[in-house]
Amino acid sequence: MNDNLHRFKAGIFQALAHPTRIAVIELLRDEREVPVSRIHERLGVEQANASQHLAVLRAKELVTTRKEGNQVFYSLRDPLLGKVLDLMKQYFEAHLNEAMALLMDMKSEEQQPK
Amino acid sequence: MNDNLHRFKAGIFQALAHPTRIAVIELLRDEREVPVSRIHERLGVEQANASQHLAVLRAKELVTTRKEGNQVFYSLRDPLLGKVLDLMKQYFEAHLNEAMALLMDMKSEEQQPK
DNA sequence: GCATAACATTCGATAATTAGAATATACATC
DNA sequence: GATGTATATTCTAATTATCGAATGTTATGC
Repeated sequence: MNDNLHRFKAGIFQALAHPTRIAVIELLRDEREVPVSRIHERLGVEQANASQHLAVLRAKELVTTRKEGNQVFYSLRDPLLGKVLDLMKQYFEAHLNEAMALLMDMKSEEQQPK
Repeated sequence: MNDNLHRFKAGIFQALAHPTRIAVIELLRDEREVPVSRIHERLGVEQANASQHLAVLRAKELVTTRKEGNQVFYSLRDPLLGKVLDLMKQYFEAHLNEAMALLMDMKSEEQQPK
């Protein structure tokens, strides 16, 4: 019945399961600590949307926040997450060919919705 | 516009974002190659449901299959995935206390659906 | 206090995931 | 070819995620 552990892990992966949130995590990995303004400027998403995604990351406690005056600075709670993404990059590179095929699929489905 | 890469990675995390699929991956990591029957017996899910989850893993090409007579054997396409889960285990252990709190939350929400 | 800036939350509408039931396919045995 | 076993797919209903628009909150400056 230790399915709880699996639910916990799945929950974390779910938090990572969105392009915008991946981009956020990578930004935090690269720049250490970033205010929300920079996040939504850099990623080109609306402020409210960025906030929503940040809320997801907070809910799973993948990030920490620090308030400084008017702004809120986000950072990764644990550099391990950066490592996980590094592994994913390795994975991507190891399977570049299939990855490309998958990406093409994604593209074409998007253009001709069936 | 290299958002495609983020979509690719997010897609993989999404494939991992379900307790049953985590359990499948861990089973494959531990037992190398496993027929579907063993998967749904071991995890205690219905056959059709196991098949659906395996379909998700196949779609993202996280697993390979080999047919032998009547049965289909599944295995991890790349041991890197096992490593990702190992990292997650580290992460889990490093944050055991918060993890417990999150699990408790999950439990209580489940019991009193508000 | 009033205005503004930086974030966060709530509210709808739409889309995607999920489980189970029913159905289909593929292979082996007789 | 009929039967049985292993796996996959399709359908439907329920849940969950996502986005943009609108609204709230908190802190700063005047």
